[in-house]
Amino acid sequence: MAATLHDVARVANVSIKTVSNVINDYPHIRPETKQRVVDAIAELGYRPNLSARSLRSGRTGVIGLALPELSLSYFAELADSVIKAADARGVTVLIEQTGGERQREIELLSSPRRQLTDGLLFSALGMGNDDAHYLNVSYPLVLLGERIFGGPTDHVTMVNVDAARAATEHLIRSGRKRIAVVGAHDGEVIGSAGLRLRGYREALEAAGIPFDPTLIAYTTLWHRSNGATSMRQLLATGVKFDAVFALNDTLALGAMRVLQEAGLTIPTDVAVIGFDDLDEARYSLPTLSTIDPGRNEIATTAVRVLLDRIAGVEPTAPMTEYLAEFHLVERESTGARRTSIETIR
Amino acid sequence: MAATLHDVARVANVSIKTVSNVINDYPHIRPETKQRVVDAIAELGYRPNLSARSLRSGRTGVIGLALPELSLSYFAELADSVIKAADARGVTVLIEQTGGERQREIELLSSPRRQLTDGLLFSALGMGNDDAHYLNVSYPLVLLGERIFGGPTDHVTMVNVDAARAATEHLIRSGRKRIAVVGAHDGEVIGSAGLRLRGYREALEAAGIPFDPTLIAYTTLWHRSNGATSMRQLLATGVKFDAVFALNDTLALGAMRVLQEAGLTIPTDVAVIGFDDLDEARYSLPTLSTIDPGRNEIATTAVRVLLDRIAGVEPTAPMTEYLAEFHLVERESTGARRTSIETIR
DNA sequence: GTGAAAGCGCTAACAA
DNA sequence: TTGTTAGCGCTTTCAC
Repeated sequence: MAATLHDVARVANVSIKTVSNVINDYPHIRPETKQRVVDAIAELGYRPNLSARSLRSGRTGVIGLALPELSLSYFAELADSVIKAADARGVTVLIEQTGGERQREIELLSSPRRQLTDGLLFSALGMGNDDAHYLNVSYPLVLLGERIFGGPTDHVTMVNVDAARAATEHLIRSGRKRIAVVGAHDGEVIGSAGLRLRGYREALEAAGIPFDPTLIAYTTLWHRSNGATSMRQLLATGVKFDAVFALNDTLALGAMRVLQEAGLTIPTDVAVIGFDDLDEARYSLPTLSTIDPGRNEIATTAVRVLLDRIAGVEPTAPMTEYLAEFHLVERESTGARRTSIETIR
Repeated sequence: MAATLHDVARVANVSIKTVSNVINDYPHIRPETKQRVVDAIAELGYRPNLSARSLRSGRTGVIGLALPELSLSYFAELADSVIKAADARGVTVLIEQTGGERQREIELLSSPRRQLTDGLLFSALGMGNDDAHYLNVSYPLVLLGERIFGGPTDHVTMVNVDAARAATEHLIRSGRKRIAVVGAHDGEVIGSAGLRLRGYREALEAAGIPFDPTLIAYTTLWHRSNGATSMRQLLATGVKFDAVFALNDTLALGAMRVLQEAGLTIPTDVAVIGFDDLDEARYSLPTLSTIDPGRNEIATTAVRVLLDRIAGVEPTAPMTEYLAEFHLVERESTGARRTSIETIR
């Protein structure tokens, strides 16, 4: 049987309150008393019972991270960053997969599992702006992603439009005029696809290049296969283009594969840029130019904001939207000089 | 304030014991009583308090999954499979990252976080066979991976040697005789690298091909960059080879990139096979032949075995080693006819 | 078939 | 500075 507070108190010859004080770093304890308690804890190998603590305090020390799927690299890398940020603050992360399905996302918000966590980092994909009211929950919630804006919670996200504009401008600067888009979502305004497409159009407009709808390939999912299929469709239509803006890296990798299959050279015939700066983008052939959306900054900010809400620091602070800084990463697929992988790292 | 058992009991006009019985599906309850309780639960929106339940029952309904890093695709895909398998059985998964470091792995085994979980799926990477005694823990533990064999716990793993032999034989069958290896660990006997290298040697021997140590490239980690660097080193030595067995897919993708940079054609000049059957392997250029190690089977088996141990089904059952079946996946990198991605899926 | 009551290990209000 | 004590909400033993 594991040792309890009472056992420690008995061995140290103090009351359990004193032991509790020591454990919780209550400041006003006589050093010698504290030492006796510390010794007793060590002697008995005492570990606080977390269930009891949770029951009593209403806190679990765990935060939830809801995301579509870990097998999507972007979310695996996001989860990695979040876990590291949480670890650094002594907090545990419970990951939940929604499959990006609206219904499961909504259910998850009021799942019994919420009791296991003090708060939730919520990366929505299936829900849209009309579902924002579902975010009115009774626990601290920080929204991630680009599906809902102006909702009732804190929100940590990226500057999608600006970043997409920067990606497109980069292509234009290198002399490209016929820029295809892979991964657009038909009719979407808000959401990664809608916002990034808007950035693309803004860049075209600023450069005086007319928007050509035949250059836009639509998909639902953003898997490699969708990038490949879209590119195959674009090629089949016979439309001419000299560059591709893939709305994420995974799409870009699939699209590059088809371009090369078709005998086209990247970037000579077609330049390609992605979005996300996945680890893979550094090792593809050619290496993939992309937008680093500030994933690490997003993770640390989200964890910090959530923990502050949980701790009740400034409970009246208004709900805030935090925007991470992005960076354009120029690699071979848009004509950066070939560099050895060691140098790129 | 959330409703409690007492509230439900009051509304249903029964004792809390009866409510508890209903919730826990205790069989001998008069139907009308049960109905009253069910109605009261619905009316109040009652949710059992998980902390209280854990405190009382000693069970959390959560299992831990310890793995090196989610940003390594193999582990992200493993985590995905484990979460799905656990979800199907109504259990939550808590992921912990060890970075593959021996010390962190050992600490994790007795971390206070173990209290949050009823048992642990433990994918060791840093620990070795000499550390097996650390696995003698007081909670249900199922070992994954290839670092420790014959330890004191259940173990779910793959048939590394046989699978690696099959991969190598596949290369030999296609007429290759000078087969380089990427990702070997110097001096390792047990562990993915050691076992897979053994399978390689067995295949060579069976085919009467002498083992040539200059064909073996050693690395510590199995990231893409290591695959690239190793391949660069191999090319620099001037040693001749007509095939590469990369000990995992990530290494293979890095190695392929360098081969192509060097102007070599895959599979004409050099055939490449990997190990893991990552999603990426289907979309690389060329698509990557590999070994499907049965990841899904590993996940479902591991979850089942762990939950059985937690439930105390046959507590005296001997600790068992479970081996998942593997499959050779032939793709373009070893000369399978080029297939469109749609067909491959 | 149902009820009463003890107590899991802890925190925190209050007392001393 | 330290001690006493009342629960947190639940499961479970033992009566009835």
